[in-house]
Amino acid sequence: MSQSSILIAEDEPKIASLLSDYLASAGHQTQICHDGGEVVTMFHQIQPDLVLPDIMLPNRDGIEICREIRTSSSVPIIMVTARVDEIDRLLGLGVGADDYICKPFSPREVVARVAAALRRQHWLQDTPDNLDMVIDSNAMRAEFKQQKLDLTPVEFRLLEAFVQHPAQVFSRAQLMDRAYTDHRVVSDRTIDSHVKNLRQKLTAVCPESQRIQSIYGTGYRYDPTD
Amino acid sequence: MSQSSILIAEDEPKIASLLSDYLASAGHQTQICHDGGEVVTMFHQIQPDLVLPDIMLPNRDGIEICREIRTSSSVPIIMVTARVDEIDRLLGLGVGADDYICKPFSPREVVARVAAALRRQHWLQDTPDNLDMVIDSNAMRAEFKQQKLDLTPVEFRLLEAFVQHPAQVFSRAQLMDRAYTDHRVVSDRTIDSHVKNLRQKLTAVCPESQRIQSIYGTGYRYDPTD
DNA sequence: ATGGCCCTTAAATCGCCGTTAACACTGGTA
DNA sequence: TACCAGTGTTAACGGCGATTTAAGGGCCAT
Repeated sequence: MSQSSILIAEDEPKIASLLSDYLASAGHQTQICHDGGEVVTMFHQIQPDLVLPDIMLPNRDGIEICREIRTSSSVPIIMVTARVDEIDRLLGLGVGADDYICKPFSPREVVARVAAALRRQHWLQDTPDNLDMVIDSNAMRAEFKQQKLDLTPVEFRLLEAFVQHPAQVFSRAQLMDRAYTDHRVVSDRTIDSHVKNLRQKLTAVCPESQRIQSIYGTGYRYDPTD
Repeated sequence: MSQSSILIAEDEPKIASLLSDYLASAGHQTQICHDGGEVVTMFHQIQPDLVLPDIMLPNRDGIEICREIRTSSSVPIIMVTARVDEIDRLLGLGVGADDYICKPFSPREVVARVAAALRRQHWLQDTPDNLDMVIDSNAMRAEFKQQKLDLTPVEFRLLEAFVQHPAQVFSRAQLMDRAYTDHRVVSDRTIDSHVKNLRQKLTAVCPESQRIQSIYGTGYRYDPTD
């Protein structure tokens, strides 16, 4: 786990330094951003391991920030809110945050939740290994361990879905949705068939890799660490 | 956190629907039980996230109910009482309730206390002690002391049920409900069998851990501290 | 027409699940 | 204490649904 860098988006100086202190004493590096309008820019600059935005921020609120970050990153986000009942509202809105902390918070609570979020993230995080799979959606090209993959359109979209959601289990129906832009329904065996061909092309590049795994009775999963 | 299910044990219809309305408008699912003798049975059936019993109930009073539930579950319990001075008596008796609400109550008070109790519970389940068992439902994967567990679907859902309700005693029938999405009925020995296999995989990671415990004549329990 | 891609079929294989039955243990009773 | 009926544990195994795979036909674009 070691030292993680955490971006705190909080305009109230007291709260900000409180959070910063808690996390620093737990061994994390922290960075504070006081202005909602700058958070996303800052996020791209420092690429933190976790973002901790307050809901209420000047210029741009935490919800927008969360949504914006989610369009390009699956970094863990823990929202800070002043009121418990706001959490329910946020859950309803489908903001993509990983967790919520409610003021007033205790040091242990903050550190524990951050640690939990980082741990959850850890096993699906982009390890160096994961960088060996490059997906270029515009060009419909994929590269595995510096080798170009010659994929058919269906195969490409399947791989794309897998790589964009590492470790997530997909049912065959979900994979259909991803593989076809129209709402076509095919046999489950068809998906199996494409998965087989995709596997073949991956093992042609790296025989010992078993990235696409079958989950009995459920579907398939892409594991970047395998 | 999301939507919590709450079991209200209250015989006066007016009070019951009042409570139900408050909590429903705060985004909770509620279930009302008018008869004290049925509360415990109902509790085991619906497995609510919180119980709200009135002290005075026909057939079985709230104190007995609280004690009975506490023998098998650490679910948050908030007692409703008609008189303030009764709270002191209850505290002296060592009833295991988490909080007390006194009639006449305001909507805000009820919702706030329920939210607080749920929050405390949620936090307890996220304590660092509990973090050595990580359940990732999306990935259908579990990690125990930093080691990936290779579980079958049934085993995974069993472990998921256990971890989500630490220290709670599950009957085999309840475990069936959790392990299968359909309403299939299997032999009790089948559950034992899966529990055995699950235990085996846990002790393979940590031989001295005995997290899944048998409760003679009743069922199984997961104890995160063992 | 040819080649590539997609979808299906069907056969082979795999491995999960539920049960069984023998054995070990528990807790109450005499 | 000794017993025993009820309960939990476990290994083993058959069934069968799930997965894998090769093969082939339809379709479209070249």
